[in-house]
Amino acid sequence: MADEVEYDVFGAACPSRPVLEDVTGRWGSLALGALADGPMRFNELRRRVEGVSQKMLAQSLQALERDGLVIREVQSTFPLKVEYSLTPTGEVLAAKLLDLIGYLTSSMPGILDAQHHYDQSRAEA
Amino acid sequence: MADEVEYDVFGAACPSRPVLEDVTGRWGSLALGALADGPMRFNELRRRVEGVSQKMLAQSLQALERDGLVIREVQSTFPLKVEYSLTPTGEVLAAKLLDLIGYLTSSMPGILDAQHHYDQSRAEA
DNA sequence: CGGAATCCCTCCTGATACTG
DNA sequence: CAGTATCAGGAGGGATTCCG
Repeated sequence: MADEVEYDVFGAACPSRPVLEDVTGRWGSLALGALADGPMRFNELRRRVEGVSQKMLAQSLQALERDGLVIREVQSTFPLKVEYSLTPTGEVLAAKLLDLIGYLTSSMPGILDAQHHYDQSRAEA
Repeated sequence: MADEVEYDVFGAACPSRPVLEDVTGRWGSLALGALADGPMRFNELRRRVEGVSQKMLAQSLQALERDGLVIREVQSTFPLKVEYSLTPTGEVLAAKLLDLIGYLTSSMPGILDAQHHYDQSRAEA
């Protein structure tokens, strides 16, 4: 009960910053969101998160695993089988992320309209 | 009522992807979160979001403005005064973002611990 | 004050190929 | 299948300078 609001993401050197980037980053956010549907294998994730390369997916998953948000379980059979799943903390973050994403996609019509107007008025200049 | 779940962020070419990056990106997310406290001027934001350069802040704000999430109001006095504020959609997204960030910072103790263990076991290899 | 423009460099990113 | 290694490119991002 000593540590109240100890971590401020607005602070330059706050350790929460890199974690936030792992969670909200380009591929990290999508990987986290995809895993909310349940455990998944590597190539399964790769197919779900369209456009991601093996390299970036592996890299993002490692970051999330290091942050204690994702669990990686290896079965040393042949062919190799690796399953990724969410930790309790990871599940909560994924849910909040999907909530945000859901609202964003539902707002897309208005957003596309705004973009159109913005580009329009800039084209005149 | 025709368009149900039309925008899927997991799709490679979905127009929601770049918007998600604007919102959750390194500086965009912090700018959005900062503006949830109320309208702010440029250098005010610059101080709040520690570590951001003028260039990146201006760039992030422009992206958010283009997406219709942030409003930019100029007063052509001297010295120049520019105020940034959130649109209704921007406010909702900012709230969801702060919710996520709040949970993340509150989870930092456990996360730092996980990172420590991860690094530890990798050092042995 | 609030940017835009320029320079410059890092590191992110994506093919390709190879390993367990 | 699930990665790692390597390499080349292109964007991301900082410092500085200049304009309204």
